[in-house]
Formats: sequence, C-alpha cells, structure tokens
Amino acid sequence: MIRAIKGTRDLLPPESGLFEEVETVAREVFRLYNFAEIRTPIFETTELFARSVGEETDIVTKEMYTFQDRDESSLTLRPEATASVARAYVEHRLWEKPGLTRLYYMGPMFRRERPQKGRYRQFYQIGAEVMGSGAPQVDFELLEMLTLLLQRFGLTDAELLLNSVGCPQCRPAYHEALRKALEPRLPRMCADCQRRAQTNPLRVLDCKVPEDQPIIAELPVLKDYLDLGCREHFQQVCQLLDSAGIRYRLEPRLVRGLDYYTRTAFEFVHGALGSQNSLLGGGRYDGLAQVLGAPAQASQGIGFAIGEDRFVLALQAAREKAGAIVPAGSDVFIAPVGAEVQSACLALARELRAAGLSVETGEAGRKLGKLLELASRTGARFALLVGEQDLSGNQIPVKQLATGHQQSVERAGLSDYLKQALTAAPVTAGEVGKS
RNA sequence: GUGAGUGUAGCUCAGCUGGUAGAGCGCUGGAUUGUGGCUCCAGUGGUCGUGGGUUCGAUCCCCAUCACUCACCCCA
Repeated sequence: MIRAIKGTRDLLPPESGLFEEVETVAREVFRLYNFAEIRTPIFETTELFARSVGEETDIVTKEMYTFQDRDESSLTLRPEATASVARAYVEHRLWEKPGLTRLYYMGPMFRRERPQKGRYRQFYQIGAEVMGSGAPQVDFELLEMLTLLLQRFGLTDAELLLNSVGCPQCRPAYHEALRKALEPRLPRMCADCQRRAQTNPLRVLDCKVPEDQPIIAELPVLKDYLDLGCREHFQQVCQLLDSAGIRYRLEPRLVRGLDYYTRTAFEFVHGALGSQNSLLGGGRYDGLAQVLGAPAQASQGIGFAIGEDRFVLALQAAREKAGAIVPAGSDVFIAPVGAEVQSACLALARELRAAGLSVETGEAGRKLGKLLELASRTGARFALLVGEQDLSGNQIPVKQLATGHQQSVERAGLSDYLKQALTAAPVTAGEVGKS
C-alpha cells in the first residue's frame, strides 16, 4: 500500500473543516486591520533562505528540502514565508506604494524534522507582515490583532510571551558578555548547553534542564545591554499593551531561532499542545529587506506566523472541553419513494440548491427505511419523502430527523420553510463529528 | 540526528510462562416493498508490520528491519 510520506498527512473531514474555519476567520480579522493577501511561490532559490533565515541556523543547515533543478540551479521548498514576502517586497518595490505594506499569507511550509505532536514535515502557517515602519505602534497593533483572533476562537488561555532581542548595534556587546560569563560556568552545565555555547549561545538561555537553572540565572540579561533606541522602543510597545489591557508576560530569555529578528520578539503558548507548545511566534526584523536590496529607510518590518496545525489542535482541545458538537451532514436529504420519481427528485434538489441549501440525494429505487437510516446517520437535518402522490399533490412531507417530527409543506414554499426551520431547529441527533 | 514506547479486521482493542485468532464498533443485506435512531438475524471482513532464528509447532520467545507515536533537539 502506498502511504503518505513521513511527516505529511491527509486532512480529512471533520478536521479539514476546522482548518477552513480558522482560515476564514483569520481572513476576516486581517481585513479589519487592512491586510491584503500575498501568494508567493512554494519554492524559491536556496540562496534566499540562506541569506535571510541565516546560514548557521538549524533550519538552513539541516532542515530544508533542497534539490537541483534540471538546469542545476539549487531550489528549496519554503521552510517559512517571511523570506519570500521580503523578496517580493524588494522585487516589486512595494515601498514606493503609498502607506505601509500589510500582507498576509497562508499555506504549507516544509522542514525535514522528526515528526512529533504538533510538528510535521509539511505543516501549515498563517502569517502576516507589516513592512515600511519601525514604529512601536505597529508592533502593538499586530499583537492586538492576534489577541482578537484568539478571542474569536475562545482560545483565551493562550499566553503572550514578550521580549526584546536588541539589534545588530547592541547585540554584539551582549554576545561578548554572555560568552565571557559562560566560559567558567560551562563545565558545570549539561552537554546540550556546552554544544549550544558554540553554535548559538542565546539558546543556552532556553535550556530546560533543572540543574542548569541556577547557573542560567547568574548569566547577563539581554535587557541590560539594549541600546537606548531598542530600550525605548520596547518600553513603548509595553505601554501600549498595558493601556489596551492586553496581558503579556515578559520573558527575558525568549529567543528566536531565525537570524533576522530584531527588537520585539513574541510567542503565544498554549497548554494543550504537549511539548511543542508554541502556537504562534514572530517579531521585528528591521534589517531583512535591506539585505535583499531594499533601501535602508524602507527596510523595517514585523510579522508573525501561526502554526495552523497547532492552532487546530488547541481548538479541538478547547471545543472538546466545552462539549461542543457540530452537524456533520447536509441540510436536506431527499429520499425518493420509488424509482420513477428519480428525475423529479433531482429537479427538486436543483431547486433547493439554487436557494442556497446543502442537499444530499438518496438513490432512487432503494427502500425508504434504508434511505432514512442513511439520512439520519450521515447527520442530515431534514429529510424530504418524495413519492408520486406527493409530487402530484404539491405537498412534500418534511421530516426533522432529530425529533422525528414530520409535516407536509407546500412545494412552492419549500425552500423558505426549510431555511426558516434550519435556523430554529436543534442540531441532528445523528452522527456528529468531534468538532 | 538521539532515545523510549507501540505494531493483531476499515476503527478501538482482547488473546492464559508457545498448540496456526476473537469482541465491540463499522460496512452490506434481511426482519420492515412509504418512515430512521432501539432491537434481533445473516453476511463482510486478518499473509497477527516485514525478514530471519529457536522449536515438532511462533501472534506469543530471540535477532534484525520498517512503520507509527511520544520525548530530546529545534521551532510554528
């Protein structure tokens, strides 16, 4: 049997419906903040990611799907989308348009990691970027938009973690101080930290080994090394959040794994996600566009990416907790009584669909009992029992499957009756999905 | 890349220190040729992940391998 390859999966109903719902609501919320969609290619030159994400990052050194095209150029399946958006910003000189560039995207990303709960090799991200301004106000509005999106789904138990990671001007001093402080302490730390001290010293701060915690507490804190500009920027972001009543937790040890981040860095974490608890992450990346060819004064940017798979996981947990059920089936199931009403039933279905109802048609000629059983078990909300005499009398029996209540309805007023009844009637007692 | 756990029917799982497999759910039909959910009956289902070894005999014990899951790592 041919199976989906490791780390990839088929999104089937009812779960695929949740992805659709998350995307729909995200689009609505993005529209409120005047974001428009960008669709970038799913593969790019390898160089783009090496230059923007960072040559030494884990993503670039060991997680990318890179391959040779037939002309021998090196291409890579996108591991994230900010690089592509920045590339498009530069390629189309978007800074020359009036106002800020506010773009959102959604789609699959690819990283070759060992699969785990909430971690896949093909995974889905929903993200947005604001380019062309370094104002703290922009950071604030982005975070506010995210809290609104989480609110829309009732994920109010997600927690915002906030930090400033400085800029290329002040970070080297911190790096130096950190390295000095680490040197004498390293022998007492775990093997991972000893390795990280070489590859990515900032990640030492993120270590979870209990024995290392007292040592980490003694290390210099990035906050104390921020230059004036970075410090004021961060302070203003915090003030704006405070005055809007948005809760957050300062996390001086929050570190991002991509090289392009500057100043504001944030993450929303959620308890239902297991060890991959980061629901979404993002931050400012003020120099990125310049690296790719934008003029310095237009190269500021900030953005985030939501892990859609994780978002859905959290949503499922929340809905399960709330005991929510959703109808899985069609609005209407048409049950033909006898083989000779086939085409009349199909015409009726056409009529109801034209009125906006979702209609499933039972196979003409099957026993009515079987058809009703099918209607009920597929979660249809109403069944129409359509035989010769019903058609000739222009009275169609309509059965509400959850209650068993049945009444005849004038054919001409059928779609209006159904639409009205659908909003009033309880959800089917038939098969329901786990949300 | 590293570690641990698990692989038996479409799904969830049972299977006694080793005698070549069961249940529930599902699916199809019937009881019920114009009335579903409940019930009853029948049918449909499996190279017991794969390969090798031990044994008279292996779903069970041993080795290898693959897959899945979780964790490390990393990140969304």
